[in-house]
Amino acid sequence: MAVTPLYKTVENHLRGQIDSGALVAGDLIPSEPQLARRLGVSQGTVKKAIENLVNERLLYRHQGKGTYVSRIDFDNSLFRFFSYGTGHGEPVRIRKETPMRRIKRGPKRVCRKLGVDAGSELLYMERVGYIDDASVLIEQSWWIASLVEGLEDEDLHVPDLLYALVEERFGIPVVRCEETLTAETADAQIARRLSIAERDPLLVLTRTTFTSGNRPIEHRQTRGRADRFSYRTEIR
Amino acid sequence: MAVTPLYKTVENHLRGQIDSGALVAGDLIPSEPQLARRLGVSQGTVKKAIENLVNERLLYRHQGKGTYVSRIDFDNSLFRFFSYGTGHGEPVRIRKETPMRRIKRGPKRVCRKLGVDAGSELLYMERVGYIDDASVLIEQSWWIASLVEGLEDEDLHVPDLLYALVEERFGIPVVRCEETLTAETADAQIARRLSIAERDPLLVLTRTTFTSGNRPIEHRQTRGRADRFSYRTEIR
DNA sequence: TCAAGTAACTCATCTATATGAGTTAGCCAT
DNA sequence: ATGGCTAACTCATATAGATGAGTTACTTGA
Repeated sequence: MAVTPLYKTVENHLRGQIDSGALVAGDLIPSEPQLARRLGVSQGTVKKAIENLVNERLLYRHQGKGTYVSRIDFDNSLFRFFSYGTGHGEPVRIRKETPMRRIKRGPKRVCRKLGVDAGSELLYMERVGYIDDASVLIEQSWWIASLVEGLEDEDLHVPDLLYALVEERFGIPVVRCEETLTAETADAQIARRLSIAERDPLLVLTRTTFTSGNRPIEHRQTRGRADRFSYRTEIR
Repeated sequence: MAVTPLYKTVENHLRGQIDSGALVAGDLIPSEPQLARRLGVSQGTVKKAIENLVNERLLYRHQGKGTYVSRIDFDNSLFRFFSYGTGHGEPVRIRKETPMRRIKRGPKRVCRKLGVDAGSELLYMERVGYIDDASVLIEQSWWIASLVEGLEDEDLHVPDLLYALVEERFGIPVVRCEETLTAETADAQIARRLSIAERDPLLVLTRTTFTSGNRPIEHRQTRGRADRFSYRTEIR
């Protein structure tokens, strides 16, 4: 009759702490004996709960140090798509530049995804990805401007790993992403900027990024030359 | 000094049994107490090893019955790509027909992937996928003919779940797949068959299927209308 | 000051034991 | 024959305790 195992209760307790923001990515959680005493269960039960959360990648453990809350794992992102050249399968370094940043009214679709009123002011950012000086992808990214005030400053260098900057500078941790992948063909403008023919195939990755409390902070679309990218996986 | 934990040894023992074919998908493995006695470790250690393999999806357990070797999990396939309509995200039923089957010399690229001599005779199969009577994908599939003798018979009905048939009828279990996803544009023939314009975008899934002992059995390419498909995921 | 040593903490591994819950097969009374 | 009970098996949950290995911080001695 729906008896909840003790370790599930412990799991939910920890999950709650993380969702509520009481524990944030990178935090050290209390030790097994501490949690066991505090929650009135045996250490083995706590261990089991933590093991399950580690298997879910929500936590990771480090022998001798403790157990930490995971940062989001972008290795699982469909963006991995954009790390592999077609032919071989080895990871390729993509250098990114940011030719444009400014405050702008967001399109209706983007505002809806970000949960703000249509026509709100957003920070718009455009980035271009290069492999060996050839432009291979274009990224259009919209941020909730009030959360990243100053990110539009030309003085502020935008690094390749943007989310690390946002966390460090604005104290906004990236907790979760939703991603959708599909294909389309290049319009004249994109074709010119990627040095391909109009109507050549593109891969399109759409991502909405969330911080704690399930609040969206960014919506982006990345378009890449299909001939330079493929997504590879193994199932078993 | 690189001490291998006992449970790793147990894990490797079970993995070995599966890779070698001593244990096949669907098999019931020995019970925890049996394994513990046979390998001279405690039941807890066996449990730990099995738990790890269950977390890897290599095994699954059923309380009261026992522990079984998993069948391959096509829910993780990129082919899930071809189960979702663009707009919503709900799974869509795709009906498949098989308008063509025959023995044919394989193209060089396909023979290489299947590990047979260039120009070998293969079973070629073409399937069409429909959503609501509209053709949305075309699948071209090459099989090692000697392994599936009789599959080319017109009398033999090809079900939607082809791999189940191959396992039951020919005793060849599908153990593993390698998949690659990319995009291209439709040529005249594909465009006509999918009722789209030439140069419209397509998603292309390439798959090589393996049976036990790492032997390839099939190589296929599936092309789908990009406007009907997208791949959605969440990372955290 | 600084280096070495040690104490105290972390998680990792392994064993042992108890109870409970789900499944199956067989027995037995009707 | 059939229905229900029971025994014997499975894994699931929970506790307790011992040993070991990795990390950190503090103490101690030159």
